[in-house]
Amino acid sequence: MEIQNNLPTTFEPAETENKWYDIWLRNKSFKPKKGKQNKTFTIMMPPPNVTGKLHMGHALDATTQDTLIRYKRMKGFETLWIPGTDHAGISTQAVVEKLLWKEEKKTRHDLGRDEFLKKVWSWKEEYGSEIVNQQKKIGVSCDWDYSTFTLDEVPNKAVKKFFVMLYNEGLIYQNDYIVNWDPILQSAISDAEVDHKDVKGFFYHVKYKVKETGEEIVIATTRPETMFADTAVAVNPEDERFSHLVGKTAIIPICNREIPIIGDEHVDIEKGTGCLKVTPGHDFNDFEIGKRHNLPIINILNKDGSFNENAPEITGLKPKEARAKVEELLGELLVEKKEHLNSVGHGERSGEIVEPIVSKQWFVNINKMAEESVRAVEDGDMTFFPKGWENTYFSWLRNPKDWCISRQLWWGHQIPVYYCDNSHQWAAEEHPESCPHCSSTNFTQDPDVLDTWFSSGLWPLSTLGWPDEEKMKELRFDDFYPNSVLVTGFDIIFFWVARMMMMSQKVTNQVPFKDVYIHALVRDKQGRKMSKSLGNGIDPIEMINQYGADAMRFTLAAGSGYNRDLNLDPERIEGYRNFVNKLWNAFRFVYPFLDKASDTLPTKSEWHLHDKWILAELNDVAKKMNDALDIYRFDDASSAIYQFVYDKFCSWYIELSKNILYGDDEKAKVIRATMLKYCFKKIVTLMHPMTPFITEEIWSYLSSNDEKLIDQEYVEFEDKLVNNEVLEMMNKFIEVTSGVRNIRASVNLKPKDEVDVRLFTDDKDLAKFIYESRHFLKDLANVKSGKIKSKAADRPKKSASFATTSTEIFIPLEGLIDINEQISRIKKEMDKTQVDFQKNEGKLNNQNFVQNAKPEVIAEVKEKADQLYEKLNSLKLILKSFED
RNA sequence: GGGCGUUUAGCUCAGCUGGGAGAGCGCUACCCUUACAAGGUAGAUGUCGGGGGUUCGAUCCCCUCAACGCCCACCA
Repeated sequence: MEIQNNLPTTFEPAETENKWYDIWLRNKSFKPKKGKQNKTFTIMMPPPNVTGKLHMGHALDATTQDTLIRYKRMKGFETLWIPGTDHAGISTQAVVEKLLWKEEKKTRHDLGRDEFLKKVWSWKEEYGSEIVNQQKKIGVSCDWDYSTFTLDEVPNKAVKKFFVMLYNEGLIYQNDYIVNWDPILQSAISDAEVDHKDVKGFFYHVKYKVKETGEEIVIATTRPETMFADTAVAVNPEDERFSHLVGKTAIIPICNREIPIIGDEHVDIEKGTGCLKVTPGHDFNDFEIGKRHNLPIINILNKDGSFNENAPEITGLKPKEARAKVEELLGELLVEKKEHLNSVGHGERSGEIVEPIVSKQWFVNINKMAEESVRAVEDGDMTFFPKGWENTYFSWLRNPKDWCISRQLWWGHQIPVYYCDNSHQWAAEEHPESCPHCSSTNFTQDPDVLDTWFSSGLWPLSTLGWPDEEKMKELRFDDFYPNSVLVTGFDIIFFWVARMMMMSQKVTNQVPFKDVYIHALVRDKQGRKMSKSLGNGIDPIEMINQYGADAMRFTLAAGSGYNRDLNLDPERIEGYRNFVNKLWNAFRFVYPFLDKASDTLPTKSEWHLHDKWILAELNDVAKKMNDALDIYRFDDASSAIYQFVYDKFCSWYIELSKNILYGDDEKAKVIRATMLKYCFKKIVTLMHPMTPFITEEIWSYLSSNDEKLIDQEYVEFEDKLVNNEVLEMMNKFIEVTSGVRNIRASVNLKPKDEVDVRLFTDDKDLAKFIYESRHFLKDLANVKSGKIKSKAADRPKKSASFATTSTEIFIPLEGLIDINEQISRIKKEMDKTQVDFQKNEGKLNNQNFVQNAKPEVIAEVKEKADQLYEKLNSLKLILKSFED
């Protein structure tokens, strides 16, 4: 039979992907539509930085969310996926500053704030959409009309509204506080933005003189250069060596300033020398000690990290040079210098050592909000998947520290606080006309901007229009808030998840999302984090170009469950590309028969056993996939459909269909073609959330109208399709077929060599089915002829043989086979079966087992033992047949 | 120092409330069989990190040891 088939032998992703993405957009398929569930399903996309380039983490983010969105859309939820981008204060400003320097040799200060911000905006307009275009390549089905930028008008209103609200409640306050100062960014950064790294340094012992007694005490420090900012020496009041000194005065060497000696519990008697120099201006612990003892604060650092005139001997020097200078100046007063591994804070963005500096900053008191957010998870208002991540969340929120929200940058939401020339201070949502206290029109706005996370924290609200009432109506805040699920990585549970919870709860008294699915961190195949410096990053766009978006998506989905790492090897993408191609070729097989197929299933009485079987298997996959996707087990869903397509549909159902489709029975052909078409529709429907492009492409050949797969209903589990008898029968048939193939392989028969088989079974239904399937056996195992007899019958002599639990298989091949080889093969099989059998039989003979185990377990073991016993007997008979 | 997690076939990993040790990739042999060589058929591979305990029964629960990873805090 000549087959008309003009489909390419391999699936070509590039064209198909672009084509369908455009069609979906044109058809407005990504817009929310009322469905049969009469419920909404909302996800907001974690907004990537405008400066960003799409990396594998984004790709995973996008894939898992898109899979969920497409799944829920097909399930009949009114689905909204909100995209957006983040202004990313620090990194965007840095990118533009760098560019400005490169092109014009100017700094932002040369331009001034307004001019500089104009530059950043125009940069954003030009390059900010690159990452969005990359997202589209992945196939994200979000509603682009909802797209929001964190510096848009609405988020800006949200930020101001929230700020003013907390300011007026006294929860936002300004304070001199010791903060992490990044000398490169020249801004304060929050604790969470500091990475601690071990740095080789030294432990110094330095002599200070006691003024009153003339004694010398030795203090221990890792940073001698900060001695110019010392405002006390502290000892533990319980320390017998030094307690008599409390209340006396110490003299700092070099600058000879006098400072008090105080007693403080913080000092560890065991550590160092027991004497501690207290530098409240440049050390977090010392700052606390200073507060307890009302010590003055001296700042000896400039904004760029160099020393200022408060440390005259080292003014202008950077810490490293300063330390060398101080060592020199100390001379003999430096009594010891030991190597020491020190954990030093580094700016997450700049990589530079951060300096603790006391400065005026804005803080949010989060105590109360944190409590509420802890409670929400404890009460199950919000649930983490996997559950373990709630520990990370709790550990941070149960020990809340005030959040430093001011940043000394220009690019961002400017703090809505104003100062008038009569030193009044107030916060306002709208730019004021005059001071509300004294009506002065001479006022300035605080120059600082807010931490990026301050606006990100309000994302669930601002993306739906809050606080602008008209916008909220237009964007349907009430329908889509709270979100259904947040999908993100564990690295931003503190930064983002916790803050969205606190801020959203504060505003709405509701959690911002019901579930949080924390996906894995993508690493390279050796488990290393992908990083620029290692050069081990895998570019998702490159992977898409090479293997197709579907293959990449399926790989990421198959690797995503409740794991915390996803080690990605491009070879795996290649493997799943092969799978996508397999599906394509399966479709190429079906394609020429589509014109025979009907769109309605034949009546049940006309179903072949194969049909009942594949529908039962299909039903089983539908259940597995629905169950898995409902709880974010993308890995289970992927592996279920993968196994079905390869091991059930392609290997058996299609193979078994050839005999019918290439045969003469026209009616049977129509039925089989119809069944194949039906199955294919279900398969591409099931797979669509993971691999949208190829499935939509195949659907276009299967659908009789212009409807798109993206809008179809998902496949649900149906009770009436469960059919265990048929499953059992087919499994036995498959076992027998494989048995024949196994024998063929064992005697090195070529595929072309036909065989004559003798089957012995007492299962009458099976015997009947195999008899009816004799033509199929010819196709599947090149069986030319055969006989089926009961086990009471005589076995043929000197045959290659094999036994399944139901059937003995003999292939008479006298003269062609190596008897000894056959005997050893059977013996090996016997040994294996014997071990298995004894394991089960042993249990049954164990009184304790029989008395204690659950009845269904006992029944299972018994059945297993019976089957193995039968197989064992069959194998014995086969062996005997060689001896005769 | 506190917390979390990991350790299962050469590699990457799955194994739900204890009752058959699995998948993918890789590997071996044979095959370009008319959907697919990005394929097919058959096959090999594991003291489930070590030790102890609970149990009729432990990859799964408990204790302990070891290795590795991550997070937080701190290190004068």
